[in-house]
Amino acid sequence: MTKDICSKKMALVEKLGVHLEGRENLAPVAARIMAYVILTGKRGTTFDEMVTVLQASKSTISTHLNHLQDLKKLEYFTKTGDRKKYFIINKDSVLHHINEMIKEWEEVAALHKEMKAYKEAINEHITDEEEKFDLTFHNDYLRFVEDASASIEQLKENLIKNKFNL
Amino acid sequence: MTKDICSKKMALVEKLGVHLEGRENLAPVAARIMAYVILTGKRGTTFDEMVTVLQASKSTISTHLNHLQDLKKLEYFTKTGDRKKYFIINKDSVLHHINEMIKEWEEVAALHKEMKAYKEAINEHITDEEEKFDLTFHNDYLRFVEDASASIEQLKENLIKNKFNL
DNA sequence: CGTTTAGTTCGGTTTGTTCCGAACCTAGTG
DNA sequence: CACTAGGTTCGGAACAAACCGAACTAAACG
Repeated sequence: MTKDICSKKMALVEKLGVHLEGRENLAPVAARIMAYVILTGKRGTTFDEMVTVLQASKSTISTHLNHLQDLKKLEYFTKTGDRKKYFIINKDSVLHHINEMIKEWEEVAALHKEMKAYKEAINEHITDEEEKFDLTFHNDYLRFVEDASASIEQLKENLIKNKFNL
Repeated sequence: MTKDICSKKMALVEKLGVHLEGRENLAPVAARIMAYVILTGKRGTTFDEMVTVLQASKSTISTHLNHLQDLKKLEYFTKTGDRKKYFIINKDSVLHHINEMIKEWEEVAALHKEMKAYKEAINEHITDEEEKFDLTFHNDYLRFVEDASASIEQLKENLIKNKFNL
C-alpha cells in the first residue's frame, strides 16, 4: 500500500514536473525538485531524500536547490539537534507568483504601447488610408491586458484579505 | 529620415523579438521574424526581405517561416503575376492566443485538482491533524484559475462581438 | 585529531538547439 | 533547353544547457 501511494506520488511528481518545466522555465531536475517539495508538504524534505528519490547527483540537487532558493521559490526550516535542512515551498509563493504575473502584464502593455506609438508615427507619413497600419490589434490587446491585470489584482487582494482573516 | 524610422523599426524588432522568444518559446530568428512581420503590417513582407533585413541565411528563414505557419502564427497573401509570398500575421492570432491561454488554464486547474485529490487521499491515512496536508494552497489557486479563466473568456466574447459589429 | 554528516565547487561529458552553406527542386522566362 | 527566381532539404559546425563525479569544505562528534 505504501508502495502504491509512493508510485502514485512519483507519477504526480513527473507530471507536475513537466508542467513546471515549461511554465516556470526550469531545468528538468529543478522542476522535479519543486514538484516533490510541493507534494511532500509541510513535513519538508531533505537534500539526501531528494538525491535518493529523484535519482540525481548531489551536485545537481545542490545547484538547483540553491538556485530555487535564490528565486524565492523554496525555503527551509531546521530542527534542533539536526543539521539537515527541511525544504518546503516559500509560504507566500502564490502571492509571489501573482506579483510576477502582474509585472509581466505591465511589460506586455508597455511594449504594445511602444509599438502602437511607432505605428502611429509611421501612419502620419502615409497619405493613402488603405496603406495605413491597423491599430485595432493593439487596442484589442491593450484592453485585454488591462482586464486581465484587473482580475489578477482583484484576486491578489482577495488572497491577502483571506490570509489575514484566518 | 527613412533611415531613422528604419533603425527605430529594427530596434523595436529586437525588443519585441526578445519578448516573443521568451513568451512564445521561439528560437531567436523565429521570434524576430514574428516581430518584423508584426511591425511591417498589412503590406506584408517577403522571404528575401527577411533574409536581407534580419541578416539570416535562406535556410534559417525558410525553416522558421514554415514552422511559424504550422503553428498558425503566420499566413501569406499573393499578388497576380508575382511568385513571392507576402507574409502577415494570422488574422485571428489574437483569438488563437486567447484560446491557448484558456486551454492552459484548464490544464493547470486539472493538475491542481489531481494534486488535491492525492493529498486528500493521503490525509485519510494520517491521524495527527497537525501532520495533514494543508489544502488552502490548492483551493486558493483553483479559485484564482477560475477567476482568470472567466475574465479571459469574457474578453474573448468581447473580441468576437467587436469583430462582428465592425 | 580523525571521522562522520551535510553539503559545495569545479571540470568535463552528454545532450540539445540554432544556425549556416551547399546542393537541390520547381515553375516560369527567353 | 538553359537560366532565373523563389524557395526547400540535408549534414554538420558552433554554441548552450543539464547533469555528473570527484575532490573539497565546514561543523559537529567521539
